[in-house]
Amino acid sequence: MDSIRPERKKSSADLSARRRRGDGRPTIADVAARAGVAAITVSRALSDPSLVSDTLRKTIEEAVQALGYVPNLSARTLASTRSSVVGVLIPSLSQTVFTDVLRGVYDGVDGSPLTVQIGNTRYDEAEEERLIKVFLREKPAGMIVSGIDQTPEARRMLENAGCPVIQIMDISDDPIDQIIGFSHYDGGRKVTEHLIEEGYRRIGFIAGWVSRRSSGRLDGYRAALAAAGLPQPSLEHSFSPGYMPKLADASETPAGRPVLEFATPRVGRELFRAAIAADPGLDAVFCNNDILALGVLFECQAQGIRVPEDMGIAGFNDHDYMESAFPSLSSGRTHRYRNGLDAVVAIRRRLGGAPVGEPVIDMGVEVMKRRSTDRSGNRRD
Amino acid sequence: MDSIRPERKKSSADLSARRRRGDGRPTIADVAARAGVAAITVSRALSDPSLVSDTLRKTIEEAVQALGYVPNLSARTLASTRSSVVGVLIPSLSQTVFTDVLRGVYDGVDGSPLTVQIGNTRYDEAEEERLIKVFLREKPAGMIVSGIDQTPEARRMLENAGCPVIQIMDISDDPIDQIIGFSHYDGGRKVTEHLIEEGYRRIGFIAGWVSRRSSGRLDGYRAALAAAGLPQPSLEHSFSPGYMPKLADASETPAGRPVLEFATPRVGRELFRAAIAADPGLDAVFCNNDILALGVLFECQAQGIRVPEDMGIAGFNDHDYMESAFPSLSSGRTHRYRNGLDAVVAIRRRLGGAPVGEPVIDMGVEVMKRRSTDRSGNRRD
DNA sequence: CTGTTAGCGCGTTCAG
DNA sequence: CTGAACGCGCTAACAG
Repeated sequence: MDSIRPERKKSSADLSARRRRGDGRPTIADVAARAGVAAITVSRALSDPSLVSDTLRKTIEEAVQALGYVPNLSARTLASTRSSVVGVLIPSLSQTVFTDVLRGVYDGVDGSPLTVQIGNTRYDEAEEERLIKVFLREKPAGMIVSGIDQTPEARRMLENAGCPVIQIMDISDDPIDQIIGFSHYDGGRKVTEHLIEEGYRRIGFIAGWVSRRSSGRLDGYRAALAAAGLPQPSLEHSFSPGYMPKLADASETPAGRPVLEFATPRVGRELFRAAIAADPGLDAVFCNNDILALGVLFECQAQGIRVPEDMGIAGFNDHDYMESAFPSLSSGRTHRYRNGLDAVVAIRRRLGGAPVGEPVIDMGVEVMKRRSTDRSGNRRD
Repeated sequence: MDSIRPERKKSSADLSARRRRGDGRPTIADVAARAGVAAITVSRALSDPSLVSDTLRKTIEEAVQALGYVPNLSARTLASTRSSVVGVLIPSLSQTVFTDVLRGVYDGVDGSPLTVQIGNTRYDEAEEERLIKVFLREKPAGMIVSGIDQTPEARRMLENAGCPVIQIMDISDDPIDQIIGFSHYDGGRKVTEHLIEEGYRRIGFIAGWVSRRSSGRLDGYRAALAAAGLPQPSLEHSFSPGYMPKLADASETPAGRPVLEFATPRVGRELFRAAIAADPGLDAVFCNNDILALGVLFECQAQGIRVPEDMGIAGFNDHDYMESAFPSLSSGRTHRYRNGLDAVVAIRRRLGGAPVGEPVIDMGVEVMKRRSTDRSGNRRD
């Protein structure tokens, strides 16, 4: 017997009456009808063209073209076990350090079907754990997480995520899955060694807030001083967790969630004042990040302290303003954009079927030696 | 009689045999079964609790709690006509101007079911149009777009999007739907007027690249000069579109897509050198953005030009480093974080059923008068 | 206020 | 290499 259901495809009257929900967009069924094949064949032609004969593929491609068909991601995700989302967890949106990473991530997914989803952990491991849970529900195509300080539970979830998990912006012997980043310890050590080589002896350390991540830098600084026989704990200056810096515009604080901004030039100026008050013999400072270094430079200018003669200044990350300052500011250069880009590239490779590759990739930190630390008088930029 | 179906809850053997696909996560059906109601009732209790009686709601909430049920977003989006995505289109991820906006956006969706999706238009209106098309396919809950220079086609699509569309970071009499932002023209005019009031007469304009957006600032600058009888077209300095500034790290360029960075201190220094070479009588510069102003300050320091006596410097946006510079730098303060936050708040209000409200909200630009333009000697910070 | 029914658009399973 | 049938989890539409 003929189908009990009335024929649907031919009559345009039917066509208009036929849809009850959904918008007018063409579906895979429309493409299939036009190409004279089954929907599944269209699906295959789209996801893995090698599964379909050349002739059919051609016809299907033409039908897709003609109809302007675009797959519905929700339907695809619902029906399959994987989505096309790459989840990216970063601790802050206000630091350009991480927005540089994001630029790399976005450039990395460009031209692929992948979609980026960002989670802001606000330097809170519990919030990170919560976000991981939320992201993993969507069965992401891949995850990118910042640093190595995940909670044990977060780590466990990521290990069982069933997708590539790339840790970035730090380094470890024991990655969850794969880690691409650099050693904060090495960075802090190298910058401090540079200061020592230039002849500085009472080298202070300034940080707005020593997170676990930056504590690697602090440890590297301590190690370099210790190796040179110059340990000096009293030279370490950072705000206690209780300190609440003012915002440029207090109204910019969302209700109930203060924006803690520990990395501003103002904080740099204040910490530097505290540092020289505590030790007038201070002759250099290693700043935990560039923006603090900029503040220190301004404070030196305000107080008539000569840089680099009376005071050496070095930062960390090497943002573009460092080389343009007067005098130009030394810094430990990190490869943030590249880090984000490479993380996505690794994910794409693995989604493409490639094996995991090197589980640990250290991109290194390069000391940019500029005028602000040129006590030996070798440079002139 | 007892149910024909065997009891499901007690036997774990049944449990494992029962599912064919999908992961182990509880579904709305599980919640419904446990609460002894129909699935749709659970759906309603979750989406609009007022549709369900207090007693049932209680039971359902308990079942949700007990099972750890979390709705599947893909299924929800597929079945309904709206997703929970707020699409945000910004022209750049490398300028903190827009990452400040993003911070506000993310804080704004906090605690709501909304999800943020970011599109980077790279200052390309065609790319913006393409992204709008892509975003609208997902039937977003709302759209946030930067500026007012959408293509006619993009505008048409947004008008028919069927969701709140908020334009930000600019102002217009004729918003697509609703606009929350500020006038670049007013900002440019006000800052220039301030320079004139301070006694500067040969006021240059410096911009890395005059986009349509910043041309408002340029126009405001021109208007202020014209009103004071000081028009001076030769003082306008900006790079031509053909200019390609160097990157701090050339390797940071993704293949095939050069990163054009027109807003760096280095560019500011170069443009300022060109400006004083072209007109040695220059006594002040209005910089199209803060980071250029910082570069100008450094160049002045390098050349021994006194600020503010010999040269006034003003920027635009008022990033936090402006007040901490030495001398502190004047700027037109814009409310970027707030702008992102308010845009989301407007969307949430409307999703909650509120009417459109003011279609045009001007957040204003405030001139921060600091030492770098204090020729009259009134200030001392 | 609550339930029934019927899909949303796609991919998996299993059969050719 | 191709197809038919079914179901992913949820909600719109329409009853009661």
